[in-house]
Amino acid sequence: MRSTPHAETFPAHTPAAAQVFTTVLSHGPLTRLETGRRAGLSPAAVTKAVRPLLAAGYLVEGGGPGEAAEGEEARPALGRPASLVRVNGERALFAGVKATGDELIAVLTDLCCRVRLARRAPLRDRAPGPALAAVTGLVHELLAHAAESHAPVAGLGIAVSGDVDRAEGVVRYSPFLDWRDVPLAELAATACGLPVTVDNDVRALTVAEQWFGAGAGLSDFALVTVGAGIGCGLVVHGRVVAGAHGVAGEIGHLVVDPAGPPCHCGNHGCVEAIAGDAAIVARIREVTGCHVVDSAEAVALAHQGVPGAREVYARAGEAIGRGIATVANLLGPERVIISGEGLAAYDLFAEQIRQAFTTAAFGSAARCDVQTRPLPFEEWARGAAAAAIQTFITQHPSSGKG
Amino acid sequence: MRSTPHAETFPAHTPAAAQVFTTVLSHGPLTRLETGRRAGLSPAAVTKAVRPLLAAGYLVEGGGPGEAAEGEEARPALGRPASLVRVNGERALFAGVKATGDELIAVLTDLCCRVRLARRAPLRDRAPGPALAAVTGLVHELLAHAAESHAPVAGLGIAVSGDVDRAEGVVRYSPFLDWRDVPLAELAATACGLPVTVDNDVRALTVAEQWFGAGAGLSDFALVTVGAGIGCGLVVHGRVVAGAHGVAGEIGHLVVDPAGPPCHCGNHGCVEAIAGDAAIVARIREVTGCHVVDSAEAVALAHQGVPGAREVYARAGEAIGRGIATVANLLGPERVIISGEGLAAYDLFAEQIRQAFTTAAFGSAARCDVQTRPLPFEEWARGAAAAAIQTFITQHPSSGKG
DNA sequence: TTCTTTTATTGACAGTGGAAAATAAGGGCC
DNA sequence: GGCCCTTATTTTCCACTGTCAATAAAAGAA
Repeated sequence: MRSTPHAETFPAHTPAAAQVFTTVLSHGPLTRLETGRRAGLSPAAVTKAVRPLLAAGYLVEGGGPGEAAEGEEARPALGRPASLVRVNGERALFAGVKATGDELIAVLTDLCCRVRLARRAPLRDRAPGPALAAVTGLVHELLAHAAESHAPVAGLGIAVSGDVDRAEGVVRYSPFLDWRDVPLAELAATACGLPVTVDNDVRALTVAEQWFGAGAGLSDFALVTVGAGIGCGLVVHGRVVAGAHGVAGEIGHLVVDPAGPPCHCGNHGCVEAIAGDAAIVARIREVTGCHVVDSAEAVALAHQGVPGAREVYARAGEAIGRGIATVANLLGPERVIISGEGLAAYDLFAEQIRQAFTTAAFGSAARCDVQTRPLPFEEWARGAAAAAIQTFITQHPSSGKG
Repeated sequence: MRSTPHAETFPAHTPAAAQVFTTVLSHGPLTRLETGRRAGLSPAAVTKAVRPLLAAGYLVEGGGPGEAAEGEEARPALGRPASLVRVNGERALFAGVKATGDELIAVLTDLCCRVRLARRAPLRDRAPGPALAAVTGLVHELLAHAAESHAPVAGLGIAVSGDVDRAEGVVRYSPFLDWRDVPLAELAATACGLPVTVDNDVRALTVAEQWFGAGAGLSDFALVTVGAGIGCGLVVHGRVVAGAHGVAGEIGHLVVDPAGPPCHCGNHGCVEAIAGDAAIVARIREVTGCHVVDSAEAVALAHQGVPGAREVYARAGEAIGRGIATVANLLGPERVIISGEGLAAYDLFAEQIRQAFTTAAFGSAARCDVQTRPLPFEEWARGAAAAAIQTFITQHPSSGKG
């Protein structure tokens, strides 16, 4: 994070106000009373926190769509009717960009992190300068679109894989981009004229899940991404784990089978060396003799029932399941969310993941709830936007709570 | 934890006071200024927090032994000399008991968790009733000794392996004791007339390390215990990880080698099935043909250079190192502390642990500082006392910070 | 002695969030 | 319609925390 030009300010003067806002943000329309209960505050405190937020337009009264539709909580019909408070998504927009080694994906979201617009662009030159120019170009496209609405764009998030120091806004080391110590937040803030948050891609996705997804309200959960790499974001004690040295959640290089295939990290039988896209494709090529070039083809082959292909996926599923069980054994999260591009093949893994998990989870660690959810292509960029939203909300009051 | 008879009260009325006290407790004699810096408070706040603690005798002024001995911080010789504040260990005593399946170990410590007295007693009947009686007996021995000093005994901690709900003071399930849902804190409080804290043994040891040991001041570290079992306590974001289902840090059942020996947990090649005491002894018996019955003999054999024995330890070291690397990869702790009875054999596996760790740690996770420290036999009981001290200090103000 | 420098303390003060009481807003009931 | 009951929200104090800026204290140096 960096300070910035023409910043939109967020009137959460007190910790309680930020607390209230994030509670309403994560848990949809709520009554003030309920908000207080969830945030551990008195109703009076909620009223006081809500007022300036209403005045500034960040919150609005009256339930959103689907308010009375769900008859879930049969309205008490007795006593003064509650008035619902919800976040006004229209109030501000955010841009999120995910940079991979060869592509940029950008989204424009509202304050509720709903995607308004998504764009992709190839990244032809990954050196910091040209990459920054490409990001800036893409962001300007988003800004042009945003200008049509009345909502200001209040922040830009950039997600990059590797070792990222979010607090300083510096990319310490990103293997795919081949960057070292790039002060990306500062550069991008200058180039785009927006407050910029830079974070590791998996952590950003975890933030999105924690605030807007299946992790909402949980103080301990893990997010596992399956795709080109196998990643893992962890939330412990309500905060995303960053690791003392900037690295955490490296589930991809857990060794699952010392007798397994070699991995680029130098070991054998890492989860990624068995269940990463490249590993699966290579292995399927080897087993079936078919010349598959990407995972789509590999999945197709398995679905067609080509001999041996399913087994490759089964083995991958087992590796993933074991990795998840390891996380569960160590941290005892309430829930594990499996996501990622690799989920296209989920029907090929699911059974093995679940089984390997159940077998390897020790004792009540097995009670952990394992969920899957699809990962649209723009999800990584949405994670970046979520990080920007988080910065926007928590920046001004010196607090740092997630 | 349970409320209690004739409780000694601790005058930490405000969060800041508890913060100040624990800072001084963990970091030895400190000036008020320095205390404020570390605790993130203004000097004024420190002065105000310190006063009632001094008045009540929990803190005293003037450095302890070794005050000026260390010339570390060359005294400025200019300006008003700082006056050091430290915890008065004599002010209160605590009892700690560790219960294994066949033995009780008890210690009496002072407020700084220094062991005053240690006692062991066999546990002949592990049913809750008789075990409680045995604990009570042992505690009364400690109390008798404590009566000779003027310090009151302000709490009792009991450490038990398995699933323990510290907040409720209930042992949910302890395999070694074969207990289920025993409200131990309440029972022991009644029987001993002391406030009782019950916690999982590894977590208690972790607390001791966090406040009084090599983890002092670190917000992220792991403690690995090597012995009959292989355990792991985790501190993330400055708090001990408890897990949503009461289980966390189960490093002992990480599968290190699917082709390895069977484990009682049902899997093959768990760390514990390779590096636990029983596994090592069994394997050494198998390899050498010698009839060894305990780890002392096994260690002796390896030291004598009996063929094959060293290799068993080497393999154990590798398994442990891999387990530690897994923790480092997932959480990125600042430090890992290896401890345990198994350290008697440390020279036999040190090299392999270090090597396996370095090999399996991914990227900068390898920068994690791996330390070893001996574990005196009464250390587990001391952990229980540390838990009691923690309860004592943090109970009254409704906070729950570790 | 007086000055300088650093540490500790004091007292005024600005916010925070809580408790309790007051108020608002329905639906039923008579 | 008026009154009562219930629950939600708001108001009105108010206690309390920790900060700020000023001041005292405790040396050594000049």
